[in-house]
Amino acid sequence: MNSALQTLFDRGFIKACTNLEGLSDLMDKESIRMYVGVDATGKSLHIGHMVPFFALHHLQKAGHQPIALVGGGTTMIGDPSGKSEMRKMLSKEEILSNSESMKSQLQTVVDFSENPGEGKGRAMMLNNADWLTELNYIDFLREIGRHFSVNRMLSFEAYKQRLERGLSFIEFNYQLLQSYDFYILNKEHDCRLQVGGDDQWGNIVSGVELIRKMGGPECFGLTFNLITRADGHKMGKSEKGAVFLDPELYSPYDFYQYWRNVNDEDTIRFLKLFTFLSLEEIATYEKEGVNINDAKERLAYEQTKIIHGEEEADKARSAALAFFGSKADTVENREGMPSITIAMSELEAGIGVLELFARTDLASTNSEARRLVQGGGAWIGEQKVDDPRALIDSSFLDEHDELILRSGKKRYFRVIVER
RNA sequence: GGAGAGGUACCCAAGCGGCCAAAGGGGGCAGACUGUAAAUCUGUUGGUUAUCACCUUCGAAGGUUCGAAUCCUUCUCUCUCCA
Repeated sequence: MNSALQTLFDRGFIKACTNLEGLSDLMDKESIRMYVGVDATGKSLHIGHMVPFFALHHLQKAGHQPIALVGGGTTMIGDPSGKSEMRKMLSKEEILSNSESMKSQLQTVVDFSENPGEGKGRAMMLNNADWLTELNYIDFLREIGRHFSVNRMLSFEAYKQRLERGLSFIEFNYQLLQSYDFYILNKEHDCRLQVGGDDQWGNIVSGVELIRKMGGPECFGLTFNLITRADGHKMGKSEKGAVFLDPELYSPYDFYQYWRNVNDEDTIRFLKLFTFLSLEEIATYEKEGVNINDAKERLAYEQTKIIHGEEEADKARSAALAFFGSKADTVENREGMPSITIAMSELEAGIGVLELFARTDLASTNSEARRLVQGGGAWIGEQKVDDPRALIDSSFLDEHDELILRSGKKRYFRVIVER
């Protein structure tokens, strides 16, 4: 087995391959190009999108050359795979701006620099809008469309489900376009491998077949396990919605907390998938008698460091340890926490608890804040506030002249007072 | 184009003239138990309000009625069958 592939197996990525031996042999022989596609459906990627890119990271390190394909063109269609309903269509402008912001996020895991360093393959980023938007419908049907059997497409699991609920023609075309992408990448860039989540299996196989029918070389498809959580919740979803990589949408502190709170059963698996720690090092966390919480802290730290950088990871960890751990609760350690700033004069005049909580992320409306307060889950520092009429003034300030609001036992929010 | 079935809160889904801010489930939040875990149990879950109360919501717009998520009209979208 090719060592790069073996790494992916050992880390728990791989689900299926079109021709494992063939791929392994090819990768032993030469540095290959492979690609992953992402749709530009949102402003930010979330953590669930990242699995294939983490895999690309390992392959790049082994000398292979990743292509990240932003689906500027395919996003206009919408992939029906794994979805029960048609996706709303986005404007071209939205898609363009989305794909721009995704580029920077992918750089955290795949190295797109001109000179990635010894042994690493050179990566590139492409956008399929470049070739899809100028397609001529008749030509496309004659050259590409004729290779697709509707009978066969309908037998794919991805479409079967949608046949129950309805599937529009535009979505039915998605597979052709994704296959065409692979064909173009093979022709123009000698790309031999497409990787993706297991829900992409049908689309990937179609691409491999299309290239063969068009007279190209043998190409390969490799899919990864869809990441699930032990409790059955969807990966990358949290109480606040998707765990986005954009710090504006999901703060690095909350991001850290998300990983800090994964299930026991998921911890080792996630360390393998979502960090670059060596397997030997990860194995030390599996030993008898090791506190699982140490592993979770490591997971949270490493993952935050990869996505948001070392500085943010340090801040998030310090803040977490200041409240949950033994680390001293100093102003410096609070830096990573989500916060708002209010004027001293306002605080001296007194602010209603409800309003104060509603201004933080802990509650979005006064009513929600009221429920929290009446339910006994609202705290300021170590003081529980259970009267919705309570006025918060400067007497609540802690030794650092700040307010630390808390919802329940583990959601903290920092209020900085400006003089 | 014809016939039928539908669009209910974050999601699924009941309700089919007043007792409906709307059953039930899921999800979320909080409490208990813990390990900043899971599972479990309890409470809560449109907005403004200390409370009474008021405001907005059942695809959209009009109408009937003392009163409409519920009845009527038009529009719109989805699905199924037929052409």
